[in-house]
Amino acid sequence: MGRGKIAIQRIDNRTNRQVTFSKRRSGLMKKARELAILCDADVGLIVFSCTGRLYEFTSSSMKPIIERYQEAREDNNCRLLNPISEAKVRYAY
Amino acid sequence: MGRGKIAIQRIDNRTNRQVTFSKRRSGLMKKARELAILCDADVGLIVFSCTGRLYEFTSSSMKPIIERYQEAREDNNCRLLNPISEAKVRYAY
DNA sequence: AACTATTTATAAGA
DNA sequence: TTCTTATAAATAGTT
Repeated sequence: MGRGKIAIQRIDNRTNRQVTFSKRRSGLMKKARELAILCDADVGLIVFSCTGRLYEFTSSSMKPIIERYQEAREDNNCRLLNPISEAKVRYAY
Repeated sequence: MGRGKIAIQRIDNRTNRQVTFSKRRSGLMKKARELAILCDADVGLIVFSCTGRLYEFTSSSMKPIIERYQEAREDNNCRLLNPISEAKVRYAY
């Protein structure tokens, strides 16, 4: 988006990369928040910049989301051993 | 975005909420991927729909991102006890 | 850090 | 419900 179309590949110029990171990171956080509110979803977003800085968004709190994720993944890993099961599994609260 | 502007609040109609979730989730995943590639960032995104379905995106692998997150948070929690420190702390790789 | 020309995302509609 | 399209929103390049 913007004055020109860009290819999705690493931005070599450090300054441009930093500026784009700042703009797109805030855009991504906003979208994550909107998805959570509009659709009553539980969202956890973790971003480490290439300089190692941490940014995060959560609709609730990161710790329980991570725990829920790990539980879901464990269940799913078991199911993945069974070729009949679907890749996307529904997890009850 | 779209034919009309909408307020950012929970969509009551179940069908509309599901449709919006599907559209915006894929949009969010795309943006997360683009940020990771363009800016060489490490991104982890976890989404649970309101029906409990899990969706995720990671630029690398979720487990190391979560571990890195937890380490960073631990460090930051310590620093937060010190009022001089900034909210955003830089973490080396 | 602001500004816009454009591209992209998406809310409604078909 | 998959596809379309008018419009809102994001953002790339600029200042």
